[in-house]
Amino acid sequence: MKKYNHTTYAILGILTTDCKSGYAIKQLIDQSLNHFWKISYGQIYPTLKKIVEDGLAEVRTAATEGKPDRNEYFLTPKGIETLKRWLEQPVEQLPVERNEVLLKLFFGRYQSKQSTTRVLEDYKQKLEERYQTYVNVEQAIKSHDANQEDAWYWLCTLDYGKRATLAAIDWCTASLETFKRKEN
Amino acid sequence: MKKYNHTTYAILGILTTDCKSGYAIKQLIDQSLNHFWKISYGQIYPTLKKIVEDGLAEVRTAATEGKPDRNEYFLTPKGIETLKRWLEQPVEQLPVERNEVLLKLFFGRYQSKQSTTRVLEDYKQKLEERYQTYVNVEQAIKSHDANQEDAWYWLCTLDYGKRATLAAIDWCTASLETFKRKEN
DNA sequence: CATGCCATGTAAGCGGTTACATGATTGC
DNA sequence: GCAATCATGTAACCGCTTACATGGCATG
Repeated sequence: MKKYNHTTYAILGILTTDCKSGYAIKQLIDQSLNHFWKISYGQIYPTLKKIVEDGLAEVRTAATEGKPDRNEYFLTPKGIETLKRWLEQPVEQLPVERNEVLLKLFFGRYQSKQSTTRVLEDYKQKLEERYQTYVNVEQAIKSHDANQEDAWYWLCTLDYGKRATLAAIDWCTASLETFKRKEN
Repeated sequence: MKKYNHTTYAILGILTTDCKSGYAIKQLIDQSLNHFWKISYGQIYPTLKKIVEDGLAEVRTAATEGKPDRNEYFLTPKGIETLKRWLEQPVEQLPVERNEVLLKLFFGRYQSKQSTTRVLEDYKQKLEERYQTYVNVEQAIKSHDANQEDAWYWLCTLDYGKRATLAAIDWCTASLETFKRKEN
């Protein structure tokens, strides 16, 4: 069985939904997965091409009224099999997420206290903004989402984002506090 | 002022410490920054070359007894200035950290419950192992570190790792719980 | 004399972004 | 006629990993 990159599996996964074209895939990711995934057209179209070449999906050109034609992709049994195999497989190893702020803090020894404080406070503020957008999205889903089944998965991934962001905010608060106390 | 990538700034930062060679830089990152940064020789040596070309550092070949010669790099005033400017600058925007588990969960709608549960449990276990290594490192630092100043920064970045990991573990627990309840 | 650590480097290739090119349709 | 949205695609480039190549020195 051939191995593919995460982007390919993400696209295969999306092709199980109503989103069948490159443009629609981009929209779905930007709107629904944007807090833990992103993608560019420069990846999407070549990947779709490859998916068809490998017999994981088939293209059909759909003519819609009032809009340009779109190429719609449909998973083949082989494509579904490939996706399923990946879904069942546990994650190999936890990735190291690079953190620019931690890096700056680490070298902050050789920098002024105000400067380090400013960077941390700015980071905290950005995290708080992100948290707020998560809360807003959550409210929007909870209040008007018809599809209960979809809503659960949505809220679950959103919950991850909220928890992770909150933990980072708490860390900022605590670090700023002890950093202030620390005499230089 | 020219812009550099994060790797370049990371190396400039390390060159302010006692680590002055490519090999030593790799060691420091693997040992001390491994929970939020990583690097390969394939980046280090070409980047060091570029750093010298741009006048941010100078090389001197140091002969040590009992070991092969090593090229040691020393920051120039221009290099120090470049580093400082970066350190002062707040992070532009929070990166989207791609999460394979969330992706799998999101497409889990079309997968068996056992399969999704297994992936989540495996993820949780890996997170717990990571947490434990953080705790162990923390203990090691607290018990025998002579340099108080260094220890604070060390523990601070480690604290971030602990909080982030713990938040992810909690999310796993909660998700597994509600997922179990959820009838299909 | 083999293993392991110290040390430096390069080349191929992957994954991804950005910028660009093209063009249809809709609504102001 | 112009802007916005829908829609597909490519080329250049960046960042990074992996695999490979080379060789000194030390120890058992």
